[in-house]
Amino acid sequence: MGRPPCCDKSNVKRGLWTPEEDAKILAYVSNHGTGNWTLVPKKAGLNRCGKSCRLRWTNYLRPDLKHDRFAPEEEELIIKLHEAIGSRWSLIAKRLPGRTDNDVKNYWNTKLRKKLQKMGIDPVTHKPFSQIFSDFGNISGISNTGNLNKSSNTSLMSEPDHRFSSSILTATEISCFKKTMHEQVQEYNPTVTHPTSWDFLAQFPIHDTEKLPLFFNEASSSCPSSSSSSSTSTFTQSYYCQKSQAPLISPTCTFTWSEFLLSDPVFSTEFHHQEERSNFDEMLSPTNSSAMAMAQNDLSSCNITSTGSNYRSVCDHGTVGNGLEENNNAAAADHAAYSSSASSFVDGILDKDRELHSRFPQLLDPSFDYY
DNA sequence: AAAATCTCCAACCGCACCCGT
DNA sequence: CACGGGTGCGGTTGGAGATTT
Repeated sequence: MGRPPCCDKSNVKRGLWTPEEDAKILAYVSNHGTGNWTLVPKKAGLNRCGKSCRLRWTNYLRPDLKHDRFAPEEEELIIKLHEAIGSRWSLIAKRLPGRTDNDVKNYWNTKLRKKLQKMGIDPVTHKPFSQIFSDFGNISGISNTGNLNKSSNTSLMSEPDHRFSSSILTATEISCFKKTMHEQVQEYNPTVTHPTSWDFLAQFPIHDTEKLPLFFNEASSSCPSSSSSSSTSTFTQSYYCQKSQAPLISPTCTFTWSEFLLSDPVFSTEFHHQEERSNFDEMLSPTNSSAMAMAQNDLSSCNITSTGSNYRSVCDHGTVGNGLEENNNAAAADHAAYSSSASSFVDGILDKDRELHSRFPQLLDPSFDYY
């Protein structure tokens, strides 16, 4: 038995607020202050749910709210805080005077998420997609050195990988991922009707960096298990942790924003002051005190030094995403076998597939429906 | 010019937590 | 301790306006 509704929804007005209704709320609050919102509609002469009145006040009518566009500095802060604490919009909004959690959430969903995607960065995990792909190649300790004959009927996509389902990903996550991959491949190339192996990746040019990010981002964002408010989804998190053989479900990752951004030549030249770098690392490192303290405690207790202008310089430069394949060095050196070129990426995938094929020939059953 | 599609954001929903009784 | 009302929060939706076809 669920909680009873806060009001009789059939008898209260819903939808957009009129100026007259706004005026009534404002008049009521100016006389009585906020609080006990369930009584506000009656006392203010409104045919609205009290909850709706509270929302209207907190998200729109409060006099301290800003209604103008987000400044670049605010944008930077949102991105950094989102990386540190995830979609804790209320905590993020507390760092942005005049902004509500709803404002921040909407701005993230409509602008910032897409911006990161265009830069080649997964907005869920704030990691470069190239790393995600390379880490996927390393999933569950698969060797990078395949020495097998080519096969056109290999099997990674043909049957649930027991290693996935038993230790890293749930069957639902795998199914969701595969389905998403299939849908997006078809969107890119409708002639691909039913890919049964990783070989299908070779059917389209991998160098199209506009398309690549979609795979993992959509897979992570569309899976039920990945829609939680945690800072990283279990789905994607598992991939990253495989890289360093860390505990399977653990936020421990070797990647940091500063490493990634420093790998960009333009950014690195602007970001050479040690003090700034130190502050930036502290702000961004998920293992460090400031960010994690925010996740655990009230954000207001944290002292974050924003060095966001450096970050903005990268965003505005616009080369991080498209230039990723060329510019990765220190941060992604161990991923070079996959990310250095399109062909090596595809070859890497195929190698993994072939190796898996040889290890688990029973996965070849073509009748298996991987949905 | 009209229809279709996309973008954006205000508002809603349901759950969880807090706190007084 | 249990219960219930108030509130906070994150995810989702609906629709107005903008843009594209």
